[in-house]
Amino acid sequence: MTTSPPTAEAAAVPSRRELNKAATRQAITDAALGLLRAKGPGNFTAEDIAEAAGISRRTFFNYFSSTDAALASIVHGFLDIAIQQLRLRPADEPMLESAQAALMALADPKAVAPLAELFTLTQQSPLMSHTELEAWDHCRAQVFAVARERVAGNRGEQDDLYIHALAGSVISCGKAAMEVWFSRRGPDLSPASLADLRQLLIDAMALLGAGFNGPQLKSTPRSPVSTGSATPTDSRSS
Amino acid sequence: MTTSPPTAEAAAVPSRRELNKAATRQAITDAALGLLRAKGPGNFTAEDIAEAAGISRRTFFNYFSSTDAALASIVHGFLDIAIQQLRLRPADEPMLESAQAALMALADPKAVAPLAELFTLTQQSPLMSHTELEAWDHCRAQVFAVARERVAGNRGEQDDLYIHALAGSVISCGKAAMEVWFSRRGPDLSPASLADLRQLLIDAMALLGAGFNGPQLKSTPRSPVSTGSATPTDSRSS
DNA sequence: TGCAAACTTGCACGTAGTGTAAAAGCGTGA
DNA sequence: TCACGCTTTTACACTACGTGCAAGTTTGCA
Repeated sequence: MTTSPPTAEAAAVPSRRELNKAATRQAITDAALGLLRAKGPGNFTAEDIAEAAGISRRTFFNYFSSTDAALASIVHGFLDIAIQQLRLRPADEPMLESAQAALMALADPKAVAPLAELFTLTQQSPLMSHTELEAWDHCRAQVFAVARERVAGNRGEQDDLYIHALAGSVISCGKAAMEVWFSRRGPDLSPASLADLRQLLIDAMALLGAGFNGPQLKSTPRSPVSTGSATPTDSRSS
Repeated sequence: MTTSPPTAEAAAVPSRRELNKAATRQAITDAALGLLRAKGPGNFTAEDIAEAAGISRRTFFNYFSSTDAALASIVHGFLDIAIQQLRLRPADEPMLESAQAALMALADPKAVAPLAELFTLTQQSPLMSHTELEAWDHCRAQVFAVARERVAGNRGEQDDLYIHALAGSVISCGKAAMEVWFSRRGPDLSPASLADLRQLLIDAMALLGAGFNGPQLKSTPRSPVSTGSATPTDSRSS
C-alpha cells in the first residue's frame, strides 16, 4: 500500500504533505485561540502566533493573510458545516427548507463550541468585525452558488435578483439567530441552550418564509409554532 | 454678522473650524477617488492621498483609519441617505414599506453617481470588500435601531430575533438590488437605468414581503408587478 | 539513490497605523 | 489689537504588517 495512486479521487488518502499542512494549519489556529484566551483581542502579534505554533513568522503568512484571518478560520469552519449540509439537500426542495435543514447541523456542541468561545472572547471589542463579516459574506456566496445551480438553465437572467436577495436574506437570518442566541445564553452549550438555538434558527427561517408579517412573533421560545407545515422537521436525522 | 451665538442649534452656522474640517474631509475623498481613477485600486498609498489632498500623512489618519475607509466614506454617504429617509417615515408604517420608500431615494443620479463610479472602478478586484462590507453592516445597525424604536416598549425581548432578522434581510435585499443593477447596467445613469434600479429595489422588497415564494419572478424589468398586491400592504399590522 | 517539486525559513523592504510633542490656526474676551 | 486657551496640523519615531526573494529543507517519485 505505497500511497494509492492519485487516479481520480485524491481526497481518500491524504499524502504526508497534506497531513503536515493540515497539522500546521491546526497548530496556528490553536495557537491563535490560545493567545486570544491569554492576552485578549488585539494584544498579540502575528509573530506571537508563529512562535506559539512553532513556525516562523513568514510561514504564518503563508497560511493566513493576517492574525484576524487565523481566527476567522474558526468561523469559516463553522459555516462550512452548514454549506456542506446544504449541498446534500435534494435540488427540488424549496431553498428555505433546505436552508433550515442545513442550519440544524449548527446546533451541535462540536460545531458551535469553538465559535461560542471565539464570540465570547471577542464580544467586548469590535476587533473581529473585519474578517468575521467576510466569513459570513463568503458563506453567502456559497449559498448563492447553490441557489443558482438549482435554478440554472431556466433563464439565469431574470432570477438574478431572486437568487441574490434570497441568499443574502438566508444568511442574514441565520446570523440574526446566532446573534440572539449568543446574547441570550452566552457560552452556554447545555442541551436546553442548544434547543433554544435550534428553535431560533427555525423561527428565523419561518419569519423569512412568512415575509415578516406581524410585527412580532407570538411564540414563546419553546412553542412549536414555526415548523408546523413549512419545515421538514420530520426527518429524524438527530 | 459676527458669528451668531451657539445658543442651542449649533448646526445652523458652522464655525470656521467645522468648515475647514468638512473641506479637508472632502478633499481627502476627492483625492482618493482621483487616485483610484488614475492608478487603479491598490496602486496608491495613504501618503499619495495625503499629498494629493495637500495635507500630511498623519492628518490623513486623523480623518480616516485607512485608505479603504476614505473610499468607503462614499458608500457611507450613499447609505446614509436611505437611513435619513427611513427615519422620516411614520412609525406605524410597516417596516418593509418604510424600507421600500426610503430606498427610492437611492435611485437618484446625485446619490448613486459616486457609488456607481466607485463600484465600476473597484469591481475587478476584491480590494474593496473589507470596508465596504462594514459600511453595509453599519447601515444594517441603523435599520436595526429604527426597527427597535418602533417596537420599543412592547416587550423588547422576544422580538429581538424579529428585529435582527428583519434589519439584516432588508439590507441584504437592498444590496442584492444594487448588485444586480450594477451588473446589468454598469455605470449607466440614464433615466431608464434609474427606473430599472427603482424597479429592482421594489421587486427586492416585494420578494422579501412575499417570503420568497415562487422560485422565480415572472415580471419583466418594467412590468408594474411589484407593489400592487404582493407586498405586505395590509397596513393594520395584526 | 537521485532528481524535481513543494514547503519552510531568514532577510530586506515598503507601507500601515499610532504615540508624542512642538507648531500653526482659530475663538474669545480684555 | 493683542494675548490667552483650545483645537488642529505637522514632523518624527516606532512597532507591526504583508510580501518578494533566494536560499535551505522536506517530500514524492522513478
